Amino acid sequence: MARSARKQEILQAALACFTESGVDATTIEMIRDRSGASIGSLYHHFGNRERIIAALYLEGIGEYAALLEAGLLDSLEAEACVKLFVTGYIDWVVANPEWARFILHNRGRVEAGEMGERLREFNQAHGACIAAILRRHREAGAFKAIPGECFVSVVIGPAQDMARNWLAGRSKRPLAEYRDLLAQIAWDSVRA
Amino acid sequence: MARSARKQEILQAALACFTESGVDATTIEMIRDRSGASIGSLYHHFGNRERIIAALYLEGIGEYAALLEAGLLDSLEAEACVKLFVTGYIDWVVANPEWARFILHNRGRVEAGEMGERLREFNQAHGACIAAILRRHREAGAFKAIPGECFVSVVIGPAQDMARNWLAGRSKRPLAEYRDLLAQIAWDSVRA
Amino acid sequence: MARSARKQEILQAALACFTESGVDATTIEMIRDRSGASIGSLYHHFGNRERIIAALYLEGIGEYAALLEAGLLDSLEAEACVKLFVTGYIDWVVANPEWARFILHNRGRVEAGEMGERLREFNQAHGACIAAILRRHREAGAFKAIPGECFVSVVIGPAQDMARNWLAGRSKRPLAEYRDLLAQIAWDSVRA
Amino acid sequence: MARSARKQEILQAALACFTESGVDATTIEMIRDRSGASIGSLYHHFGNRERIIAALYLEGIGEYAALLEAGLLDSLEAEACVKLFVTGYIDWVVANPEWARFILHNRGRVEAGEMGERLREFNQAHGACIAAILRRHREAGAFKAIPGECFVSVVIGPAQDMARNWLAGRSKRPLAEYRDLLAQIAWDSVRA
DNA sequence: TATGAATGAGTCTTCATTCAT
DNA sequence: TATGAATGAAGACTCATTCAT
Repeated sequence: MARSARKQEILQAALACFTESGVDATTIEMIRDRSGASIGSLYHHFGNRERIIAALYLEGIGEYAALLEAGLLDSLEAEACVKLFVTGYIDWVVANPEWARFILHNRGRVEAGEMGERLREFNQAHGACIAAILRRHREAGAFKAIPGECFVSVVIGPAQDMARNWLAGRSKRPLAEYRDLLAQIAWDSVRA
Repeated sequence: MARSARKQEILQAALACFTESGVDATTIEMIRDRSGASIGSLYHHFGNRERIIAALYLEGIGEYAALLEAGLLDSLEAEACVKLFVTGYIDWVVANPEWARFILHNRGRVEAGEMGERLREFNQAHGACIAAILRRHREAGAFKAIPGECFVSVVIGPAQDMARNWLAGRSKRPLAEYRDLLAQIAWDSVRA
Repeated sequence: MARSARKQEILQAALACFTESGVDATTIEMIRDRSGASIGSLYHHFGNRERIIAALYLEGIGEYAALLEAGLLDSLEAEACVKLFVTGYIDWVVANPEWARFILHNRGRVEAGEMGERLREFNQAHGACIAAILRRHREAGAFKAIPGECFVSVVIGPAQDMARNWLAGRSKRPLAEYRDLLAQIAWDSVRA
Repeated sequence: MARSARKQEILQAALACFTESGVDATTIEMIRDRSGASIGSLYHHFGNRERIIAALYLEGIGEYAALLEAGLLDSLEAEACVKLFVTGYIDWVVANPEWARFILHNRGRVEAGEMGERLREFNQAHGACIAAILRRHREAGAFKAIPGECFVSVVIGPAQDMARNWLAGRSKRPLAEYRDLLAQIAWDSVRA
């Protein structure tokens, strides 16, 4: 998805515009100016505005999910696994703050749009992958009794809230500073 | 703030429109149609679109903060206090889903707008009130060592993430069902 | 016309607004704020916006015409008479710059409006009065042969052009400085 | 400035609308209807309403100034030079009544707008060109002692006042009829 | 594939005016 | 006479999208 160099330039320009002005306030012309592509080119590659947003979103969560899944396969212990959810998340946010901000604020929009089905499919596949790994640990008695719907929220919730604050410039200190503490708290929250 | 009946009608209509169509997709005309007020009346009372959004946001968090502060004054124990953060939040979200959804998704917009300063002042005052109560318990040794910046995120993060999912229709079960479990987890996460 | 103190306050406030913002950019609300009168009061006294403009215009030229006619009756010589046209005009402009600016730029508007007929009647009466005086001097052979339509333009044109420049802030020096020179040139231009 | 055919069509349509309805009463839609261009095209070419007005003004005075300067270069005598100011002005007004009316009534508006600086630069350049020519004659003793600020007003003032009256439909006879008389009077007013 | 002029439906906002008190 | 909330027609302007080259 989005191989050509031109497409990537456009997506990066769009992300920069979204960061600077907000998604709704970003116009096609702003993306044109920043990417150097012509309006015709934008439409040739993406068809319409919404699809630029969706492509950016899907590429972002795809990259994040790939990173997470790659890490999870190797770490077999439950503790390392839970902590990786947190540290992996924080590391990715710190490394890709623009993308993280964009993804954190535009899930609903993409879900409601024409690519919503595609997004749901993706989340299902990714969720199934994660669930499979967790199930192993749960069945091995590594976790306390927590409904499946709650597990991820408990683990990632605090880190996500801090990430939101940090990305919005409301934090006094760098997010990375709390990385290990949040990982430890997450593990303490779910361990048996 | 916003006493007159007409103003309240407009705000309620705006909230309903925002819920139904999203804030950005809601036009002044939609709010007019739903509120029964004339366009002139909308502008007479609020001046412009952004101020309707800001007024709604400030009224929403004001009501929530008042409820929380009212509850906290009476509960003296650290455990009850922490659990109240979670249950109070969940109860309010369940009782005011439209308002909760709106507030959860529009903080950045209001912060960046002309009422941003007012919002920051409010958050500061509310934060100071909460901090004062927590300090008492912290100094009494009720909590484990957690940086101040993290405390609220750790306590409320999981509940907030679940609330987001529930409000977006992504949950299988009612949010209220997890109320006490999340409160217990929050308390376990911060207790000494 | 416009006796009551309130009416005068409104007219003065309107003139100040017109000076500051231009006639077209001045709103009823601006006049309300400046005059201290309520919107209802403005409409009670003047009926509508256009009539405020017309009342101001008519009062302005009325005052100027009265001054000029008063002066002309006493000065019997042709030279003094012609020079009075110029000096009287310049003196009035310097003494009433806001009014002068307003009158200089809004004749067409008032002529085209509902008070146009009244204005034309006024100009006719005033013109007839002036013409009567001039006729005496012309028949006495005081002037060179100049068509009636041109006479006033020749006498007043240079002063009016300079007044426009001065009122627009385009002059380096005070208008009054050229008062006598312009009067002399006017007399030289028309004397036999 | 404004080469493309579409741009010229829009400017001509705007001028016609301004003549017919007045600048302030002319809406973008009226210009659209008369020019045949779409609203989008109007904004594509000019950006906003004010810039249409300014473009028209600058083009108008540019054309007039070019004509005048072209004529002045050839006429070496002081008398011919002064008379050319008047006859050139009247000829241009008679040949371009719409443009003349527009320019006569909108200098202040353009000066106060975003193109004000550009206009001032133009006037300075044109004024310097005229001044250079006049200086030669003044130094040769062709003129009576008149301050520089007054010279142009004295020469052109009567013609301009008559042009205003004629353009407003207040004259009984064609302006051209007074062309030579006004030129002679102008020369008599400034000759040594 | 690339370009950018042209389109026009859709928004927000303004402001003169009315009218019940 | 005075008040000011309410009205809504009207206007400027934006911007996603199309299409001929």
